[in-house]
Amino acid sequence: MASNPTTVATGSGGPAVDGQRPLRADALRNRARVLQAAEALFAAEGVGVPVDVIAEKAGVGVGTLYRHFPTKEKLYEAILIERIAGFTADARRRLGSENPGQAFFGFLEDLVAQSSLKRDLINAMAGAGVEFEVVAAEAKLALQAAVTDLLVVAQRAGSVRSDVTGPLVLSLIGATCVAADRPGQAASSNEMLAVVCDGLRVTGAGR
Amino acid sequence: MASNPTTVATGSGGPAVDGQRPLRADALRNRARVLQAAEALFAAEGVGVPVDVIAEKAGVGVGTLYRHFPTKEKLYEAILIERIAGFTADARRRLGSENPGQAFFGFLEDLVAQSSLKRDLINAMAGAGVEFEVVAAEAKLALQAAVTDLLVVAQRAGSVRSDVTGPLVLSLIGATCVAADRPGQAASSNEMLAVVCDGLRVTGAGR
Amino acid sequence: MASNPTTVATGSGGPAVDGQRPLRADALRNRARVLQAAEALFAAEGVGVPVDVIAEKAGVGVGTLYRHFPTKEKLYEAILIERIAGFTADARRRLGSENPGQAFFGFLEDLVAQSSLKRDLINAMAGAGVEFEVVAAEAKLALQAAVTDLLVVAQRAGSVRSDVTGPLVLSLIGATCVAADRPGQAASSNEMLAVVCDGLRVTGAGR
Amino acid sequence: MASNPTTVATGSGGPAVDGQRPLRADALRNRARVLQAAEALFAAEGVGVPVDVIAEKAGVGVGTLYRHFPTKEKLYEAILIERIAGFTADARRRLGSENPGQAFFGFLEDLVAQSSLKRDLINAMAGAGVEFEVVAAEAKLALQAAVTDLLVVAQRAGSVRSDVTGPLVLSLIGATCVAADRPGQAASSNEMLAVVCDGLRVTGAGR
DNA sequence: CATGAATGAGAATTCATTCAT
DNA sequence: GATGAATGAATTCTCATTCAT
Repeated sequence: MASNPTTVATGSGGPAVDGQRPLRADALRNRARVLQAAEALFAAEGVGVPVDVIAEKAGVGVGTLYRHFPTKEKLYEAILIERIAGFTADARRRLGSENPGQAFFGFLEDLVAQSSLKRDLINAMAGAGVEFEVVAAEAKLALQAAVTDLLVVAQRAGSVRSDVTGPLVLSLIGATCVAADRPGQAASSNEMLAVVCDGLRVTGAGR
Repeated sequence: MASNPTTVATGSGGPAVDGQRPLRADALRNRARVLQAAEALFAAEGVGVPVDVIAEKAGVGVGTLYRHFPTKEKLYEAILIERIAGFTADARRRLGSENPGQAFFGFLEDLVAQSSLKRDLINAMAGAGVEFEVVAAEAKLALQAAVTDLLVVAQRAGSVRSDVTGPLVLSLIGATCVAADRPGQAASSNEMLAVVCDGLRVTGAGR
Repeated sequence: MASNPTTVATGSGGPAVDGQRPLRADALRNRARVLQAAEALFAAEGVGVPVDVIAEKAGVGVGTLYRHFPTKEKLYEAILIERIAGFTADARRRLGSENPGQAFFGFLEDLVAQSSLKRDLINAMAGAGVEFEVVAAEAKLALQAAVTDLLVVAQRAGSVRSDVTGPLVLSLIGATCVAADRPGQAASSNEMLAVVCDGLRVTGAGR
Repeated sequence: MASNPTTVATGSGGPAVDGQRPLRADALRNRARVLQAAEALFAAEGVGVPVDVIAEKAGVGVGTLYRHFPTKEKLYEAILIERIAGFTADARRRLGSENPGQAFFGFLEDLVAQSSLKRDLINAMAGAGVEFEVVAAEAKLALQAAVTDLLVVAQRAGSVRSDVTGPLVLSLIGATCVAADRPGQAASSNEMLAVVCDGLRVTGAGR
């Protein structure tokens, strides 16, 4: 269940998922709307947005929101998982590329580019404590696996030095994303990414 | 650094600073206590801590706290400014070093090491919007200047490549700090920093 | 008593009762199920149980529940009426007994014994205000009549003093039931009942 | 602490109680107001009254109410304890009476009479679960002790039969009070009490 | 000046009831 | 008729900020 990233990434609206009986058409639509509204609002105003506001933007009552996500935190989770799954799918897609180095670094660029749009979500993850991590763990592991695959290929091709690991790469990218979203940031995420990528490349110097 | 009340108070309320009349001795002590308590609590529990709790830990009434910091946000600011000033001083101290490269990278290590202890404060800054930045700007500019000085020297010595700027360096370090504080992070701040530093070094490859 | 659905449904919705058209067989069955589930849950968890929970335990949708009982309060009522009717039948059954005193006091024991199992329902009645009483009045009057009959016979036989009335007896028993259900109650309902029964017997003293 | 019933019964407003530093004058007044408003509203409308309403009736903000009673349940408790303490004091006052039987039964009458005015509070106790009982336990034990004292004297004087205990008496009175408050009750609390009291008197018959 | 009591606008969550499927 | 999704008013509780003592 939910272990197939592709399915999960179908994201906001695929019918017949998850072992539960498929949701009714309207329920499905509402769920998607809530997810969409929440994502937008979290991105725009941070995770502080009241649930009422999310519900209103989604055009549903709070009750409906709570029917789908019994807790505000569950809502974070859902969005988070969906996004992670999206990235995982992206990584898998790039796996067959002819130029592994380009595939790898291109993936990182994607990650950073997309994340800049979603201010604060990752911070929300950070703040939400342990339970949270547990639930998102599955999705995260899938992403790690995919990134590691991509990384290993690039390393074999000599485009990335051999002493870095998938998790380290993800941490670095996460850092770049989070930092780039901070207001008043002097450097763009691209500038930062460039340095990080250089650090990841094979180098003769400095080691 | 923050353990010397006098130093702490220097921020924006020390005696005979700032055009305001100098504070009475006890007022000064209270201000320092609040700052210290707030720093500790923000670090330990995040910026969500209620002001009452801070006041209690500081051993003063809320009223007193509010006399010194008319807003919770102003309190963040004060702490922030204080810390930035500390880093600035650190940078200046290293400026005369005989080994500029080591001075520069050592400074970055300090930055990361200390920041890891202060969970959530930087995120708070990030979340607090524009007003916030304005007030802290002065302190930030001072830090940028100091870092830039340190950087330039290192660049002249050939230890850092010439196309990076002080602000970019700060952004990268900020990224590393923020990311490292996220729970469940796979990589340590040191691992991340290592990659970033490699990216900052002079390299023949990849460019 | 409440274990036979047919009996349960007799309350105010059985086939061809009440001037309404007789319910379809499945409707009848659903009504009975709801009643049964509600009785069990009210007894176990108090009247606070959400209707959804009742519906679920009954194996029907909330909508169905509401078709039969247009209000949660109506559901209380129905259960109440059903139980009162059960007691009434019990009283009537005992009316022909050879030992009127024993019949009377035995009936009271039954009342108390059964009520102890139904925590909170009687309290709910109490709290639900006037409307409520109006509807249940019919059932109550029937019970009063039956009890009065039983009482009169016992009084004629000299087993109960002559200055008490049916309603007073019912109030006393009600008191015992309600009180016995209160948690942390020091005395058992039986102990209380014993005193009350002594008070009801013919006595030379104290009057 | 709080073990002296008289002090406790000073009830809503005595200064310098409880080992805590005495409350400020306004705080004390507000606490008393809240208690008074809550008692009135619980009596009039049951324990369902929203806290906002209580606060409004008391003429304070909700925040103030919560400062004094950190939970709605704590508010029940406070009222409850106060009332129990009042009864305890009543019992103690009667202890020196020349006519023990009259003292005992008179006390019971008082209990019933006063309780009729306070609808629902005792039910609230019942519903509030275990924690609740724990806190009120001290007050309850004091009452039990006082009632037992009164009872024993009356038993020695031959006015009450010897096989009843203080807790049983309290349960019986509790039953009468609760029952009498139920709307649509046919019998008055006095009628019920009369029977109960007869049951408590020394009797030759029926045993 | 210091204190901490008072304030009240939210915030998250629940649940009786309605209504589209 | 049955279902369960949708609704949103109501509820309890929190916490930044003000103000009487």
